Amino acid sequence: MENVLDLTKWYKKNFRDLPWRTTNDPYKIWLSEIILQQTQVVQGLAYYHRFITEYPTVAKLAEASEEQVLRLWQGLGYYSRARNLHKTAKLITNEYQGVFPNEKCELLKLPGVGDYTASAIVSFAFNKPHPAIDGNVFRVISRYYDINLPIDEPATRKVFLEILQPMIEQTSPALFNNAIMELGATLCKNDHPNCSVCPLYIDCQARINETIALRPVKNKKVKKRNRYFNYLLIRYKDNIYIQKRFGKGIWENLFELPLIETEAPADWKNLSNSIASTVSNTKGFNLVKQTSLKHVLTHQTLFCQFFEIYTTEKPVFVSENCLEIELKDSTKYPFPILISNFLLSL
DNA sequence: AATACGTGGTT
DNA sequence: TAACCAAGTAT
Repeated sequence: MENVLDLTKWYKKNFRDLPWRTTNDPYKIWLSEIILQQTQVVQGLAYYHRFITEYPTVAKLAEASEEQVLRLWQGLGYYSRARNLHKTAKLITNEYQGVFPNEKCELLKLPGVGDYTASAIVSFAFNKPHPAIDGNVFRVISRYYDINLPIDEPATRKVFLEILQPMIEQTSPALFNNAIMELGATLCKNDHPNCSVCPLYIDCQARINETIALRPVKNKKVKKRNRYFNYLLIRYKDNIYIQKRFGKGIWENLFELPLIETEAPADWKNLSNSIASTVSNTKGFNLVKQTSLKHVLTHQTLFCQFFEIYTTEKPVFVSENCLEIELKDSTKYPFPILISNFLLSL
């Protein structure tokens, strides 16, 4: 690229003052990069502040329980990031003497750290020349050179790396990675790019060819499936009952209400058998309210019903994994945002 | 290689 | 409004 200097000059004048940009602390940079995976700055910023306040060092994060980490992560989504964050904090504290590796190949061994994040950390914390290729960079480069390769094919990354490597070696690696990502995030946006003030305007091939809106190219389309979740909110005195999700799939290790999943929409009557096999004493159950909510995830649409049940007899659960808590204590546990919002609405 | 994994915002 | 997008990683 002939315009690397224009790009970095533009960045120095126009960068957003973000907290992880004014530090060389690998812990803070790693934390910010995990939070920002598939997440915009506006959404992640508050979480970053909360995590740094609660866990100022990697050792403090390692001391926490996974449940506490998930609770602080609640609402941010992609919860494997929080589970891996905690795993890596323990790993760094216990196996790496509390010191983050300063080589990309070592960082790649950490849970939750992939090619992008490893490159981001070594460049921002140690100023090493590894291009951090995220969605922004794919977009900027695919437009600047008018590349029609699908960016969601893993093989394409290599082509972009070969373009970016000589560029990052012309300048300061941290500055370069910050600049090109910032350009993608603030000017070279997917919709309504602000080309008129872009430092790369003159030589941008997609602008010249009028293919801006066609770049970058993506091939894959996500397929969604429908699921039907029937949640039991059983209220006994001031208490409710929750359980932890386990195994693979959505919301692993988060809490939820006792769940009956069905193949199709269900109502109170045709759930009675399933409820009876969940709780052994349902005689005094009094259905007071029923709430329906649709919750859309990337790969599935959840049609959720909440059955609010009052009982004067302590419910006896068939399986042992139900936890009895006071409703007012529900804020202490990590829930999917759907459940959290529902409980807060009571 | 293909698919799953959250949530909030926009068109 | 269904589809797409946003600082990706793991399997």
